[in-house]
Amino acid sequence: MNFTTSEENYIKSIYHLQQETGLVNTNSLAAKMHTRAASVTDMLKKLKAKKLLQYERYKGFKLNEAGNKAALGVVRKHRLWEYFLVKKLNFDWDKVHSIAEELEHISSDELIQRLEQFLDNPSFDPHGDPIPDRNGKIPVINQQCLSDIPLKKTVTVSSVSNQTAQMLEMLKHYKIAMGTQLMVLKKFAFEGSLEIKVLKQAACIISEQVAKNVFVHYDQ
Amino acid sequence: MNFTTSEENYIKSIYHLQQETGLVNTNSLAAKMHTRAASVTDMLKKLKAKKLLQYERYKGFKLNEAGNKAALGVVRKHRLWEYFLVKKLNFDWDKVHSIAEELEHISSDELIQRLEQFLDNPSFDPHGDPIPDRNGKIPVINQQCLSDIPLKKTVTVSSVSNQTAQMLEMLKHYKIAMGTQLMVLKKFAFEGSLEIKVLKQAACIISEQVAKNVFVHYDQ
DNA sequence: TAATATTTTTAGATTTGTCTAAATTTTATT
DNA sequence: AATAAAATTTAGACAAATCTAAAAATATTA
Repeated sequence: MNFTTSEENYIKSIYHLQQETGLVNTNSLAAKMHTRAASVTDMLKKLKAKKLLQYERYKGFKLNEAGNKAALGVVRKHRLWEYFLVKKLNFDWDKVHSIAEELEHISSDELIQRLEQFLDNPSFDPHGDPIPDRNGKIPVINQQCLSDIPLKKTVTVSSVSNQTAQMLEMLKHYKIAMGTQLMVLKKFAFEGSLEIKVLKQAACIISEQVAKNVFVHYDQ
Repeated sequence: MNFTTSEENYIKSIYHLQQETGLVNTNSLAAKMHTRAASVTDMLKKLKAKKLLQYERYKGFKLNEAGNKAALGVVRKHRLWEYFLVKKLNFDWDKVHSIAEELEHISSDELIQRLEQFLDNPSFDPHGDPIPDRNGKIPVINQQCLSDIPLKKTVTVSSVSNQTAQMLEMLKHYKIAMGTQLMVLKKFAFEGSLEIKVLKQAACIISEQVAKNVFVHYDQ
């Protein structure tokens, strides 16, 4: 089926919200989309009419099978374009989101297939988020929060949950990026900060807030 | 200034029409855009209000300085994306137009700057059409129609004016593409067909209609 | 030049996506 | 359980881009 840009944006936002909460409610979707609750209700009716949504008025809502498939298609396009922007056009990863928000609505399926191939079928975008394949299958990665990792185990950074410019600046300073290998040397009980050793760098200390937003997996 | 997708499409079409005719009229623009004359009139008023157009009702119209600048920006994006699609994603050149029609409306200037750099600053798109630079300057090429070229001069194919799938099929068969070197061996007065020799290929004969749509320049 | 044809514009409607304000339903609180 | 608060929906409006049908202006031709 074909969707308008607006429909795709709603579908994608519902998808992300229901990852966290299961059922989604009108106000939180309105907040996420920087619009008003009344506008959300209007769109919910359209999405229900297109059979993408389980929705009873006043009850909350979530995507059905078809809606999820549509959402994964948009997420896939978004993340492939982000990967392109960072890996081929050398954008900083905190600059690519808004551009990918536009590119994700380009409709050609063949374009995305070829783009994926051109990028060598990446599984994760520059923020470490998984890229669904053309069937909507999402690669899984056995990742844990850096703050939960035991001492002296070598791990690889696989994603960062806070993707703001401020966080990027911080991580850049520490020379931490996707794929960076590091080890936790010590945990300070006082305020939860961590001493870590990034491969080929001197040991340094990061705050608990930073550690809480960095996800890693064990090597091999 | 910022334009809607619809405004950009009108601006671009006016630009192309006035290349041929100077002043543009409502009906021809409506035909080009597959819309109705009344819709064109509506948009002309908007473009005039945005000071992009010289327009007096019932008199015909053309882009002014600002309008031309806007048009060249869209043409530039379209042709850079076409180049990307053909050269990086390996699309056939007759498949890229409609995708580039969407991509040309992505708004980021930095994206286009980086894309251009990534593509090594091409001057001509895969159809041989010139790509305006970021200031709207269009590279010129001293090209002539293949049917006007004297015998035994080596020339290089620089553009093709008929860009249909049928023409592509034809040219593929003859192994003619942008940049192909060839020579005219003989002209047949009977129906205007040409015997040509494509570099590294056996001599062959092409019809006058084909020759009329192929443009070339002398080497060096 | 008068009549006819063509082109262009206006008037008014429609669709999509949005909004505000008011009404309704659900949830929370005395 | 009654009332207050919060969440949600409805009603009605608006802007953008389009349309049809009719009117107005221009061009053609007999």
